[in-house]
Amino acid sequence: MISKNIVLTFPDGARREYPGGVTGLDVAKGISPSLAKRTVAMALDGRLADLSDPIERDAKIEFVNRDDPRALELIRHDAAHVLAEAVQTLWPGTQVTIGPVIENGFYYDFFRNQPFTPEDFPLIERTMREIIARDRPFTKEIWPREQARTVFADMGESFKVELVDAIPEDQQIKIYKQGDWFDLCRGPHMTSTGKIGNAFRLMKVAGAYWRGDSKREMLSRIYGTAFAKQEELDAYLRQIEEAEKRDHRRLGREMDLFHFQEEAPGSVFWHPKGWTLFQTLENYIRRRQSLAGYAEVNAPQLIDSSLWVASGHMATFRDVMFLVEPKEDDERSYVVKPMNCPGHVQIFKHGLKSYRDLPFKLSEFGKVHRFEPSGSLHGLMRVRAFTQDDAHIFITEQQIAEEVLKVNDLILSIYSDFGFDDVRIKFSDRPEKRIGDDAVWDKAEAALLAALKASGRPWTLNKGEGAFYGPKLEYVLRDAIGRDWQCGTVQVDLNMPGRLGAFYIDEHSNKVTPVMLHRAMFGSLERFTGIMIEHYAGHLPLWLSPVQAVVATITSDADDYAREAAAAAERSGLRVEIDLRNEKINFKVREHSLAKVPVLLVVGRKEAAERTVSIRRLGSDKQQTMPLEAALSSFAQEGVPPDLRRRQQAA
RNA sequence: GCUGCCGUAGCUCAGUGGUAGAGCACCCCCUUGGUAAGGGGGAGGUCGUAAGUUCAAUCCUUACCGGCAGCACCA
Repeated sequence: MISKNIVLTFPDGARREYPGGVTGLDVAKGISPSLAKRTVAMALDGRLADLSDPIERDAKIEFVNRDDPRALELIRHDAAHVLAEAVQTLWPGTQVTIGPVIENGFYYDFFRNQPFTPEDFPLIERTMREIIARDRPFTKEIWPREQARTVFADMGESFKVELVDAIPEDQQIKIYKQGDWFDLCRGPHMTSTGKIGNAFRLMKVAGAYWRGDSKREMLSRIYGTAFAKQEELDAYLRQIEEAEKRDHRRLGREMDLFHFQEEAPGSVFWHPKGWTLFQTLENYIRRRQSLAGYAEVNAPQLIDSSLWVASGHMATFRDVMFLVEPKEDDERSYVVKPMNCPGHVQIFKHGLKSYRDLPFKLSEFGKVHRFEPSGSLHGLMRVRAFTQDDAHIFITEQQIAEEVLKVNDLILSIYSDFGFDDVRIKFSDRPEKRIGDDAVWDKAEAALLAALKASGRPWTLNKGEGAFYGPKLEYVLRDAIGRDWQCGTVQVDLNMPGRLGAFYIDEHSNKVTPVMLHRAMFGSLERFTGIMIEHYAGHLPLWLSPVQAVVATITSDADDYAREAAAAAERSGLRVEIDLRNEKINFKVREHSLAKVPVLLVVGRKEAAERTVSIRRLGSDKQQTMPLEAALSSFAQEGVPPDLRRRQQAA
């Protein structure tokens, strides 16, 4: 084959001509043997490729060494292959499937009768280190489709055969070898197994469905992670430990906020302090939406199932609804509400509504129950009974875009009060399971999209993820350690009001079905409380802290003064506790620090005589002595919720 | 729901085929101590539930309930 010459552009801007089909390795060697030695892969026009790939066209070329951030995914992917080889060496007959790189590492899914346990890890890791030490080169072969099918079928690798069949006709079947072991893989890989290094670790085992399909086989997945350097691996492991310390389930116990028990799986027992936090958040939302023109209501917890049949819930979401066992002498069956919308529609319907009444905004801190799958429950984040800061806005079709925009602004303003400015918006369109004509969906989606575009915010499409009654926007927050949480939502509903017989009278005296917007801002108060706990690692801002200050005595001589100080703090509007116990101040400081109390007001003989307090803030070991009244007014001011502070400043 | 692991005092955990232990927390006593654990004593558990194996089960088996991790699900 005659190849034309090609021109490669190097990172320093230099351009050189090479014969077509030259490999990256040849190019590197031509520059310097040491460059060739330390290069693990190349990037052509920014795309990673095997160093041994022939280059057939003009391109920008970069040589990637192990320490290059782009090499990290290669290290991890190579490690996944080595993991697979190790497992098949140790347990012949185990089938391999796929082993991709994920956010913090990699995994490999295996199929075998006996699942793995973490006790297997030392042996697997030792075998992996042996394979890495052999430092065999990764080599790529392109196989004809039939050969790949036959080879994998003969090896008993039925999952691989399925993968081969799933590769589109126009794509090559690539096989990567590392010594004798090989795997179907789209690559790229580094030059040899030795480049992986030793900064890797197997993390956990878990089940996972083949191809993510709960109807297919359950595979045994091994998770691992790998880094270029041992220090990076150590830092990652430390970071995991830190994340565990801010787990809201742990902090909930340590701060005495709430608990769960098995008689009520997925339902929260809120303790006084946790409920204080919850209500502080609820009251904040109550003020914000009251100012925005919402009227708060409350609808029944149990409603006859006929209403859920009419709304469409019974047909679509019966599985997750709690149905009440009927009494023998009562033929009616009731449903514990899984959503607030049908209740609000009833309130809208009560009394004739005029077009002049629109937009008609009803809000409710609605406690809903949903029978979530047992495996999905997770502390406050995923529960079976939760409180939505829910609202429904009844409007005309013409008002959709304007009202969606208002909701959008309100949501973003609220998040900003909690320091969340990095908010992502997802647009979810029609799902497969839905009610309503496609023409209606067209209209709803178009209106929502128009509002979204008018907001000027970046957004992404979540195809087919809409609610069964309409398309929606979802607001995703990123917390202090980079995790994403879906909270707020706005949903356009052109279906349910009509199904439930809601209408208003327009200016021509015609009955018209209103459009309904569903919206939530925190989403679930329970979840948002959990997010707050984890986001702040328990160090809540003063206005959210259930106990804002503790007055702690050093000796009992200061008891009377401490009582006085605590009473004064309460009069200033602070949530304060008093600790007169016969314990050393060291002990009290330790205990209240562990309970994450933000302000410790220490009083002894000196403070009692001078009418001062010795202040110790959470997270610092510094002390500051201030006159009592000055300290209290300063803390009272600091404890004002952000919306009320704005109101103060505006006044 | 699926796979795996787990369930012993309020919490964190140890332990054994012959009906249980530690630390912290709790109660009482001593101690009044100046910013992350002062000392002593006491009380507290039908070892998740139910069957089975066994002379004997907290320990072995099975089922159920609950939890954890992941997967699937999430109006």
